[in-house]
Amino acid sequence: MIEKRLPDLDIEKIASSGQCFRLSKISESTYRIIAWNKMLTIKTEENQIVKFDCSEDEFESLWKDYFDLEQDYNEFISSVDKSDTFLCNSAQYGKGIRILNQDPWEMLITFIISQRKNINSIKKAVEILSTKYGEVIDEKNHIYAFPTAQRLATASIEELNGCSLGYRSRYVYSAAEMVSSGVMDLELLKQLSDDEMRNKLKTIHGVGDKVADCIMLFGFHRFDAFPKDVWINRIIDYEYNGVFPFEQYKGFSGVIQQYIFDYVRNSPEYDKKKSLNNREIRD
DNA sequence: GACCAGGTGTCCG
DNA sequence: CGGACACCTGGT
Repeated sequence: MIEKRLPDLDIEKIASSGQCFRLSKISESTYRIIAWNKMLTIKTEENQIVKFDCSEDEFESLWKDYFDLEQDYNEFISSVDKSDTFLCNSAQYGKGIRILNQDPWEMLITFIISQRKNINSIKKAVEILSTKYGEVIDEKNHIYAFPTAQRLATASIEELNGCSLGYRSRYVYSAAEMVSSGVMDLELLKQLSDDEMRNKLKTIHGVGDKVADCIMLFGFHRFDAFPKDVWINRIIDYEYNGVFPFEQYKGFSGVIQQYIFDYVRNSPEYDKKKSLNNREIRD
């Protein structure tokens, strides 16, 4: 058991920030994450004490990096333009969110699945895929790793249709095919610039701008990727008159995106309907 | 039963 | 290029 005082790690916020679909609450202030073929139970106690149920070795070699604990996120928060009230509120509210270092392959499939689905449906589909095709991690608790590309590529479209993927099953199948055959070498993508990486990812069926940016930000830790979903677009319209000052946040605009997303979706103090109504009026 | 949900591919001007 | 439309499926 590893115990640390981490004021800038808020597991609950990360769970609701939509970057990760295998992080779930299992009891009061206790979460379980399945990632990189491992399962970890995390309990947050008083005074920002976080307990990780793993060995020192595993913490140092895996989870420290997974939770991006070496990165100072306060620096990002304090870099926000003081005259931008909306963004200041978002960043303050987002304290504790970090960009996880997740498996690029898992992000590829997960965000292909995410299109036109809500978070619960995405989680459900990911669990079905893992249970059906993933390696056993913990037999007793029925915990399965995310399936490999090789394994998914051996599933038929018909089989995948039974995983509540809907029309996305053919996208998932062909992505698995591309990765397992080596046509798409995710390891090699790491050498590319952001634009090159985005273009390459978009050659995969079912990957457009938004999904590509999610894969880049959450799978490749490219902090300048700024996924624009419907929520973010409404905010850019409503709060910024259609122009967001990306240049001002070069090097960490993806982190800013997460703050905004979480604030707009989950903060009780921000009235979601404001931006929705505005959109209806304009249309 | 209609409508929508964290988009994308395709077709058409 | 930019706009319209279909697409699986599960939830109000």
